[in-house]
Amino acid sequence: MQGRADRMLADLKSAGLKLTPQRIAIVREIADDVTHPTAQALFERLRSAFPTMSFATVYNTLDALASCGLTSTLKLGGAVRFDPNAEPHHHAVCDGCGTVVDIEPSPGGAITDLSGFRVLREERIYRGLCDRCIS
Amino acid sequence: MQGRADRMLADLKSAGLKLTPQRIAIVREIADDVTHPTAQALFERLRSAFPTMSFATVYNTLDALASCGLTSTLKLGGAVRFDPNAEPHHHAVCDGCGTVVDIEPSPGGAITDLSGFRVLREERIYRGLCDRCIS
DNA sequence: TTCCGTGCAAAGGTTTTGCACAATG
DNA sequence: CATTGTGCAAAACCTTTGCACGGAA
Repeated sequence: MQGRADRMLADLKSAGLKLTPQRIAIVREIADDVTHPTAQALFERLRSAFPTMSFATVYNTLDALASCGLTSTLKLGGAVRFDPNAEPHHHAVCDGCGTVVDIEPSPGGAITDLSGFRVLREERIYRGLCDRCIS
Repeated sequence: MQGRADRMLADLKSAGLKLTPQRIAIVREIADDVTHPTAQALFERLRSAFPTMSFATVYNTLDALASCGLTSTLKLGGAVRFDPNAEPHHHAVCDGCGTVVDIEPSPGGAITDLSGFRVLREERIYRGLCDRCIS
């Protein structure tokens, strides 16, 4: 899909953010990437095209995209990952290779096996505000 | 409850692990602690009683307890936390103050409000093995 | 004595920050 | 032109590891 990257770029622009070559490259890189690359991985991928790019730019772009609601930020295992899917959904992490795949929210409830992935543990994190911080 | 710490110590002993003063102190400290302290916080709390204690000991003890199934290890936001509850359960994290509280697994399904905690997002992480790593 | 745990320190990896320069709108 | 983003570097943060010393079984 070419449309996804273009739509994200249009959204970026309409949010008042500048379209720099680096951001365009990052958006194109992640728009259709389902592997949730880490900042590290993205940096290495982009270094060939932009030898001058720095880590700071990757993190800045990550924050910029997330603040527009275009992507979400995933913290798994002490590494920040891009998630081009801003819709609420869940993730499956492989204990063996660390691969992260998307899981569509199922209304049914417990998921025990999905497309070859064998679920061993389920971990839910509810994020919100505690009673003291609501005020 | 005094019994919890004692039971954990007995379990530790029967698992073939030594009961050192540091471990006893750590177990007593976390046995009834529902705040899921980080390694950092634990270290600071114990430093007054054990001025010579090091981070390595905190992490070693964490691993030792977890390998006996007495506690579980929680990685949230890039920090390792003790969780004295080894039973499967979930967690709620406050966006405001970072407090982590336990959530009992409810068979009903979606939780939107619980004892004053206002849930804004739910994040599920399924851990297991992908199809390529099963073999 | 033999093993296990501790303490210290250093390394490792990842994320964050400050500032000058450059590019965009 | 004014604002925003980039690049570089350093720092900060947390976790992990190696090794020698000390204590327990």
